[in-house]
Amino acid sequence: MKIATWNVNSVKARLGHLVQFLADSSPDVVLLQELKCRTEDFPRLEIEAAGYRCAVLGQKSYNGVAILAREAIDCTAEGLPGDPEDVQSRYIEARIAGIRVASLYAPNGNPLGTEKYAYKLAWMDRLERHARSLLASEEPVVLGGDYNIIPEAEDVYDPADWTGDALWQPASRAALRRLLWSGYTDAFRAMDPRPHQYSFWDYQAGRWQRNEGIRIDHLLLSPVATDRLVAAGIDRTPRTREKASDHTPVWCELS
DNA sequence: ATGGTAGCCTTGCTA
Repeated sequence: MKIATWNVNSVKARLGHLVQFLADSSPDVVLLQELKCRTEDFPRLEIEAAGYRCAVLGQKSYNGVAILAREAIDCTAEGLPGDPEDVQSRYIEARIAGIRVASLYAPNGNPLGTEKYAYKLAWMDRLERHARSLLASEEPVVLGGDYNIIPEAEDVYDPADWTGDALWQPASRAALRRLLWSGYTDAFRAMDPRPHQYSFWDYQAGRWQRNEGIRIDHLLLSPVATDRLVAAGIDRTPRTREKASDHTPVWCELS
């Protein structure tokens, strides 16, 4: 089973690229982030015509997450558990062919010293609590999405450029490490030891042309899922196209 | 150099 995650930065602006990616890559499951549209405005018909079912948690203008799959989707959560007051659409979870899969869009958190950064850390705390509860199940678990956290220095072109950024703060990175310590595995890093493999390049300052990116889109696998991990990679092709998303898909294959 | 680009549908906000 091939599972891909992709922050599309507006599903309507990227619909052509998305349909092309489905045809070229034939993923079994696709985790989408930053839909930037309401649930009822999601281009469901076009996705279904491409052979995929959809579970969607949209939001006007910002955020929004979805899960696409060739097989039946049994939705197990809409919204990240742990705070009924949180109205931001950043988490959707489902059972597909016996695997628990989530598409998540963690808060960016900039600028530092604001409630946005506090929200980022609080959201990651909630994610850790929920991720730990999922480990109690015997099902394989795949938590994929835009974590908005750079794990290590080897995952950024120049750490000095990111000193004051929420994506590179020690507390942000510690939150991601806690997920790993709880038992989850970074699928890409487990299969590819090469440094400087990026999933995001800023639109500004020619970052793509200079290959100055960061790796912030991750597929975290529970131990049972990691036992089935046979391949993982980053597909840079969608980022080469005209009017591309600033992120490109990351994928893994489970036996 | 506090620059630069993209998508929202607000002419600023978020990233």
